[in-house]
Amino acid sequence: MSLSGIFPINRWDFKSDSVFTNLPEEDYARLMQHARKDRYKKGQVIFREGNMPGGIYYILEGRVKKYKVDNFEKEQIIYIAAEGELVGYHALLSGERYPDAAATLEECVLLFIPREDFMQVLEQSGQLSMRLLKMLSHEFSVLSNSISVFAQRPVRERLAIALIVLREKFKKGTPEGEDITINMSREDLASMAGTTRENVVRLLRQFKDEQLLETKGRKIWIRDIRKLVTVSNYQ
Amino acid sequence: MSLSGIFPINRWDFKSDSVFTNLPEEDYARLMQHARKDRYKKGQVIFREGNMPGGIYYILEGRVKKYKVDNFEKEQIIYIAAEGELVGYHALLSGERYPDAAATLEECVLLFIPREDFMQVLEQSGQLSMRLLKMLSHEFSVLSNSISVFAQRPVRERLAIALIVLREKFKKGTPEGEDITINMSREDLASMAGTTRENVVRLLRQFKDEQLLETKGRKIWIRDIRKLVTVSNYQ
DNA sequence: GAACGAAAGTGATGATTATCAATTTTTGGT
DNA sequence: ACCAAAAATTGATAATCATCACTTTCGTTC
Repeated sequence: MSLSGIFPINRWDFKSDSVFTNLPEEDYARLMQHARKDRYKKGQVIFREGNMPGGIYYILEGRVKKYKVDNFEKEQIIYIAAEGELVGYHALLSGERYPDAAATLEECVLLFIPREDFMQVLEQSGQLSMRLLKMLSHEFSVLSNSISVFAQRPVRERLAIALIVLREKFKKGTPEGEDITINMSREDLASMAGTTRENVVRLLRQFKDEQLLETKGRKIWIRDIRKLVTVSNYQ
Repeated sequence: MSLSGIFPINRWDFKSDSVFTNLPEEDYARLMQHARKDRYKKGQVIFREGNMPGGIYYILEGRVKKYKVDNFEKEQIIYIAAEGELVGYHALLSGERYPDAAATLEECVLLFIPREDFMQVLEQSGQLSMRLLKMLSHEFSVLSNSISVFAQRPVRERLAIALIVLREKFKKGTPEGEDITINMSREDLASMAGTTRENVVRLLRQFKDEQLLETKGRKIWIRDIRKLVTVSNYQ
């Protein structure tokens, strides 16, 4: 079952259709000059809020959460980035410290590009800066949506939206035709929907009773995406 | 009483220290070539979500709200822009429709710069695109903050934050030394704090009883910004 | 495959917040 | 200054949500 036509997934996805593809040969070469490929373990922190950025990360494999931790230790997931997306470039561009933290949701392979190389290419390449402008302004619309939903909609709807978005995020790696498995802790689900672990559990039970999904352990399979979209009350 | 040291206001302000100041003469001239200065009445809509952008707006006078209306007609204010700030450029940059709407909070004077002129300068001027990148990535951090607060913090704290931010926004136009008057409908305050009008009223009463502020009609004067920061529980 | 720690799930309860139905006050236009 | 309409305010009530205390299940590791 496809989402197209029933849910505007692009409003929830940064979808940086790879900032680096088809860059001028020279720019690309310079970016990759000192790039370093690293393997990250599940749950490993990539960077923390408040640190100075040393470069940017490009996701080659796996999924990454971007999140903020408030002064009550509560974690809020801002965005889930997947294969092909850039992470950690906002701080470089704004010249500020990291505004949020990033950690892997599973084993990941990341490409690290040092600050100097990235900034140098940026200053020379009109292409790259135009793409980043496009990407950032799209991201703005995604975050605006989130604000509106978090501020105005009840938890049940927010969790429904989170599940719809996650289903897309977990598509990659699932063989065509097979069911998409959402594999994420209840804790992370809660901090994505902006609620508590217990509430997520209770709502998932409701959704199960309404035959919208099935669960086994932490794993979730969406069974009726259309009804879930209805529950989300979004658009 | 200054905020510096007690509240990180820059995390709530786009503060585009005028994107246009000190641009190369030629770029500036081209931007202004067909620019049009218009007066807007209080409450007038500048653009609506979903429309195609025709250009960008630069605020010469007054304050503007950027907001989203969900499919239950509920309005959520994403940001309050003041004198010297740009409005409506995200859609131009992303090549999409307006992701949100904008309306004046009071009588305003706006400078409209047509799409073509803006895009042309953007493609030629490394300066302008670098400044926009910086601005957009800072905006990202502001919106991330909002998400975290809306998703995790109770209404009382959210309203406290809104009031602190508004006090800064309404600084301009207040003679030095005089008290800053926040002048905004309860309805707008509610959609800024992500709650209902009635709740705003009740919380304002609490704040009055706690001698944090005074009100008269719709007008609000913060009397104890330090305590209000404490109430906000932010940082 | 037993055993332990971590994560998921449940239930009771109280706090927070929205909704509805009023009344009172303010504001803008004459 | 007066009037009507709009906005602000209040109170009662119900819905939503967080918290706490606990049990059960899962998933490693030996």
